[in-house]
Amino acid sequence: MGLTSVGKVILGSLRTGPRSGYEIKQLVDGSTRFFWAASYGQIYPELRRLEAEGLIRGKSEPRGGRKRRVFELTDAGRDALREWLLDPEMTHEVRDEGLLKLFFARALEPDEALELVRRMRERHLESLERLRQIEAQIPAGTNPRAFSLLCLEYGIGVKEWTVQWHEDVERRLERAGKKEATR
Amino acid sequence: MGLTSVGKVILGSLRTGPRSGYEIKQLVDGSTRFFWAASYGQIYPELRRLEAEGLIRGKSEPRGGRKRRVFELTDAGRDALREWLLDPEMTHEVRDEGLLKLFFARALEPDEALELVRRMRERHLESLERLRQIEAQIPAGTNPRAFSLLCLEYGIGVKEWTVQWHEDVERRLERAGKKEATR
DNA sequence: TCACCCATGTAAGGGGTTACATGATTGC
DNA sequence: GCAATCATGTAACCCCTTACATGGGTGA
Repeated sequence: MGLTSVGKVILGSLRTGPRSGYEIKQLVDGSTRFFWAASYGQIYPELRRLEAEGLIRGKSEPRGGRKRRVFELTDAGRDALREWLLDPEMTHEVRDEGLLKLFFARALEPDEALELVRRMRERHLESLERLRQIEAQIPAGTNPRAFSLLCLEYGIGVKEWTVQWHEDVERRLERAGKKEATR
Repeated sequence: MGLTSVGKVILGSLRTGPRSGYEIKQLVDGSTRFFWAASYGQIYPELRRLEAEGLIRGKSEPRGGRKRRVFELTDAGRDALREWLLDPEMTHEVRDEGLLKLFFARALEPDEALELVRRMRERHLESLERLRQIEAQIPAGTNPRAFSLLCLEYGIGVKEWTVQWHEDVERRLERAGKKEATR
C-alpha cells in the first residue's frame, strides 16, 4: 500500500489540521514546490483515493456560503505518514536543462556560451530571490528550529552557492575569450 | 517543431559523431544522467521520430558480425540543436523526497529526525563519490576547459556543499537533543 | 458591475520507468 | 559451455501538466 507522490505531500499537509484541496495546493505552492510540486489534476483525484483507502476523512465545511470540503488524517493515515517518513527509501531526481545546454556548449560560439551561463545565473538568482521573499514573510514567533525553515535555509544556501559558481564561470569564460581575441 | 526531452540529449550526443541507440544510452548514463536521464523506452522510439523528421540519418553499421544501426546529424538536425541551445528557455525541476521528509519531520521523534538527516547525507555522499569516480576516469589529454568537465565540476561542488550542510544540521540536531535530555 | 479569488473537478496528452522479449557475440 | 555485454525494441503503466469547465463570493 505504497503512497503515491501526491499522496505523500497531502498526508504531510494534513498533519497539522484539516484542509481543503485548494488550501493544500496553496500550501505546497508556497513551500515544497521547489522540490516537490503538485497540481490540482493530481490533488483532487488523490484526495478521493486516499479517502477510499481510509487514510483521510472528508467533511463539508462551507466558508461564508461557499461550498468547501476539508479533509483530516485518520489514525490509519497518521500511521501511513509515519511509515513513509521512517522508510529509508528516498528518490532524488533533477532535470536541469541549463546544465544540459552547458554540457553541449561546444556547439556554440564562445560569446554564446557565455551568454548561456549568464542566463543560467539569472534564473538561479530569480529563484533565490523568491526563496528570500518567502523567508522575509515568516511570521515573528515562528519556531526558529522548525524543519520547514531548515528546508528553506537549505534552498537558500544551495542557490547562493550556485549563483556564485556561475559568476565564477562567467569570469573564467570572459578571460578565456579575451586571451583568444588578443592572440 | 520543438524538440522532446530525449530529442535534446540525442541530438547533443550525436554532435561529435554517429552513434547507436545503445551507445547514446551509455553515454547519457555516464554523464548527463545526474541532471538529464534517458531510458531505452524513450531513446529508440525517438530515434525513429527524429529520422522521420529529417533531423538524423540512420545507417546500418554492424560491429563484428553484430547488427547495429548508427545515426548521425543531418544539417537540419545540426540547425535544430543550435536553435535549441540558443533558446533562452530552460526548465529546472527537482524532486527530492529526502527534503520532503525533512519538511514534515516534526511528525518524527528527535532521534528519528536525526537518523533521517544522516541517511540524506549518506545518499548525497554516495552520489558525490560516483561523480568523483567519473572525474578520476577522465583520460589524460582531455581539454581541461571542456564544458562537460565544467558540468562535472559543478555537480561535485554542489554535492560537497550539500554534504557539509547535512553534517552541520546533524551537529545542531545532536546538540538540541542533548539539551533536551539534560533538562 | 467587474475583476479577482475561492473552490472543485475532468480530459487530453506528453513524459518517463520498468519489465519483458529477443538474439548474437565475446571472453573466460 | 556460460556469463556478460552488445544491441534493439515494445507494452503496460504511472506521473504530471495544462487547458478547460463551472460556479459562487467579495470588494472596489
